[in-house]
Amino acid sequence: MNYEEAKIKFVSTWGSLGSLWGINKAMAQIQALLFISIKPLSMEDIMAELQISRGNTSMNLRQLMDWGIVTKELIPGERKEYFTTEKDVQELTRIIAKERSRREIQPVIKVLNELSSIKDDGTDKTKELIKQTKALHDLTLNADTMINKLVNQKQNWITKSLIKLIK
Amino acid sequence: MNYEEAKIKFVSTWGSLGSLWGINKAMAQIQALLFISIKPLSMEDIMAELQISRGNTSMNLRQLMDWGIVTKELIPGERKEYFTTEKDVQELTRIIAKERSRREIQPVIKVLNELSSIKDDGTDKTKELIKQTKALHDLTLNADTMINKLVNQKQNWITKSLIKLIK
DNA sequence: ATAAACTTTCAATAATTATTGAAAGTTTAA
DNA sequence: TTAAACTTTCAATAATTATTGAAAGTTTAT
Repeated sequence: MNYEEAKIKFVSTWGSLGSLWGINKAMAQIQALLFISIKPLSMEDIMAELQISRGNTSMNLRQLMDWGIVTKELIPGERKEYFTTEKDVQELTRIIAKERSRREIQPVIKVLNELSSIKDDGTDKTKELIKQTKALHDLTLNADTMINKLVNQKQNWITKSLIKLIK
Repeated sequence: MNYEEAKIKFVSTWGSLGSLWGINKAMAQIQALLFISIKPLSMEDIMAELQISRGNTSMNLRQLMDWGIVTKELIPGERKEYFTTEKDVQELTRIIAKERSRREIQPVIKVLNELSSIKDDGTDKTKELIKQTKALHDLTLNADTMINKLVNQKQNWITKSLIKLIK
C-alpha cells in the first residue's frame, strides 16, 4: 500500500467511525486529515483533499474548534487561515472524553435529578421507577467521576495504573 | 411529579440519549420502557405506550434481542410474546460495552492493522502517517483490552478498584 | 475609502435514516 | 386442515441530518 492509498483509507475510516459516535463524517475526516498532516492546512487544502464545499469546511472547522481539537494557526505573511489538530492521542482522548461528559453525561444527570422529585405513591410501579432511576443515577455519576478524574490528570497516571491493574 | 409524568420523561430522555450514541430512538425508548416496567410487555403494550407502529416495534425488539439486552418471555397460556430487559445496570453496562467493542472497536483495529502494510518510502509525510497510525493503534488496543477485562469480570472488582483508586 | 482576499452564514437541496402499514409468513387451537 | 392470532418483512414515505453555493460579512493592504 502506498502513501496516497493509506491516507485515503485512514481518512475515510476515521470518517465513518466518527459518525458512529456522534460526530459527523466531514468533521471526523477533517480531523483525520489534519492528524496525519505534517504542516497546517488551509481551507482550500481541506476542500481540495476531501472534495467538500467551502461552507461545509468552514462549519465543520468551527465545530472542531468548539470541541477544542483543532486550532487556528496564523502563518506570518499569509492572508489565509491555517489549521492544526492536537497530535497527541492521549491528549486527544482527554479532550474528547471531557467534551462528551459535558455534552452527554451532564444532561442525563440533570434529568435523573429532576426525576428524583417523583412522588412515591406506594405502588409497585412507582417504586420500580424510583429504584431504576436511582440505579442509573449512581452509575452515571460514577462513570462521570471516572472520566473527570482521568481528564484532569495530565500525567495520565490513572491509565498506567489501570493497565497494570488489568494485565 | 407523578408517575405518568416521570415515566414519560424517563423514556423520552433515554430515547434521545440513545440516539446520541448510535442506537436509534425507538430502540432506546423500548428498552427504557421495559427497564422500568414491573412485568413483561407485549408488542401491543409497547406500541400503545410509545405510539409507534407494529413494524417499527418488531424490528427494534429484534435489534434489542440481537444486542442481548432484551429477551422473549413466554407466558404460559398466552399466545402473545412478551419481552423483558436486563434490569441490573451493571450487567447492562457490561453487555453494551462488549457489543460496542465488537461492533465499533474491532473494525477500527482491523483497518489500522491493514494500514500497517504501508510501504515506508522515507518521506516525512509517510513517516507521519505511520507514526500516527501506530499511536492510534496502540491506544485502541489498550482501550479494547480494558473493556474486555471489565466485561469478562462478572464480579466487577475492577470497577470497585477503580473507584477506590480514583477517589 | 476602496478593493481584493478571504471567511461565514443560511436557504435550498441532497443524502441518509427511521417509520409506517399492509401483505406475507408463522404458530397454535380446534 | 382450517382459521384465528399473532409476528415479520419490506417497499413506500416521512423525518432528520448533511451539504452546497452564492450572497453577505470581515479583514488587510494600498
